[in-house]
Amino acid sequence: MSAREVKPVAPVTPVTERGRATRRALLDAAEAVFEEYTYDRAAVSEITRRAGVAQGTFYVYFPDKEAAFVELVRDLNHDLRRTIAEAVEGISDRLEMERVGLRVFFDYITEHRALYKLVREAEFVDEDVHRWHYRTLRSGYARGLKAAQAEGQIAQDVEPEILSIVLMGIAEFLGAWTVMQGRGPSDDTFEQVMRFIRRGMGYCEPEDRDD
Amino acid sequence: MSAREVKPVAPVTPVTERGRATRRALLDAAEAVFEEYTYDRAAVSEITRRAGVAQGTFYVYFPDKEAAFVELVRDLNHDLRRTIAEAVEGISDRLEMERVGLRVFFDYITEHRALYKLVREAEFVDEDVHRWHYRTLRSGYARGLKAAQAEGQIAQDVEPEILSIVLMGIAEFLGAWTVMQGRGPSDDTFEQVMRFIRRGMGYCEPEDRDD
DNA sequence: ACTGAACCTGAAACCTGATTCACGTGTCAA
DNA sequence: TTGACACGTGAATCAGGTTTCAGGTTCAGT
Repeated sequence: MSAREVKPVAPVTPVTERGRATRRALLDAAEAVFEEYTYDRAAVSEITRRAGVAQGTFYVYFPDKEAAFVELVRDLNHDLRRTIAEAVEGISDRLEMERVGLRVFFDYITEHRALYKLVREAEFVDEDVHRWHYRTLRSGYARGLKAAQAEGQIAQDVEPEILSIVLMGIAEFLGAWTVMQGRGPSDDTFEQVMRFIRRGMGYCEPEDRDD
Repeated sequence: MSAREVKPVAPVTPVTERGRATRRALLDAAEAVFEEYTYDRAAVSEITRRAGVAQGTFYVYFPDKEAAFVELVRDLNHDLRRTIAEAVEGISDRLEMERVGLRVFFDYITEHRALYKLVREAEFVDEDVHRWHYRTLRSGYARGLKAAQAEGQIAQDVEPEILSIVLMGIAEFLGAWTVMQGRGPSDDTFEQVMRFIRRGMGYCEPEDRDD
């Protein structure tokens, strides 16, 4: 590599059990603090206080405050995608897949409501990770929709890329809206939304398909 | 007046033409600076520099930085609602109304892309104004949808409150997504989305209605 | 020209918080 | 016991920022 700066590799990756525990404590504390305050108002000193370590220790494991924030978002992304993928595993009917996927998504953000706020805030902290989050979610989504179209399960007059944006928009907004109030969407609300989605996708009942 | 402090009324509302011009210059500068930086990283000193006044002048017209931010969001909200309302004025067919409303919305946020970012950031600056923004947009939207349902123009199996959330979710997300790239949605993308919405709403052609 | 209300000024008081760094401490294998 | 490495410390540094305030300036009206 030339004179060009090499992104200083993720600071010290702990080698011992003790180090891993400290890093973990720091990350957990950071999660709590970032949830409670906004990024700019979250103090590193508060994070280290809760983790029970000295301020300097934070910089042993993270190059700066932003790095910890970004790592939390990336972790959330992986966790969310894994959770949905597992729940949807084995389902072949697209509508059922949407139903389960949406339900799990709502449960997830209701459960981690504060954490999910970080994803939205990422737009103002680190645009790259914000874009990355939605890009990764969407690409998997679009892939599944494309397959469903190929099988004639849903209408083909809307490209999977666009369909995925529309469906994510519904999920995100409804999720943010209902979580903002107290709980996530009620079963009744959920059913109504599914009705809209079913029609919008042009879902075709199994017995009516000819593939 | 007693010893009890009186919330210093909305700082001086300019009385003279000169004062109004200064306040205007400050607000315009604030808009530019908030767009360029994030709320916390936007400096009042930079705002006053661009407005061509001394730092202290800012506090003659605004109690603090947040007040200017909130005012910009409120102004945007009014402007957006007015713009859409005018464009939709006189249209009686609900699908056409959705089409025009959506188009105008996209044009608006494409035109004011940076400004619209403030609305999203409001979630982390002043939650009240953030909620207020979406609440006002949604209540008008739901009212219109309810009327359309009463006329049998669209399906009635999804409550207008929920329908409005779903539709706003689509608009917001698609808008954010496409504006994030370069331009707003292409005509082709727009048509595909309208196809989804048309089906999802359960739009009923005029000749098939029986009200 | 004079006056008072409305405006404006910008230096300074006051805060806050991220990040650094020279120096301990814990642990374990030799 | 000791050397060496990984880990941990927290006071000090540094770089801002917001907001205040005591005192000018402008200008319409008299």
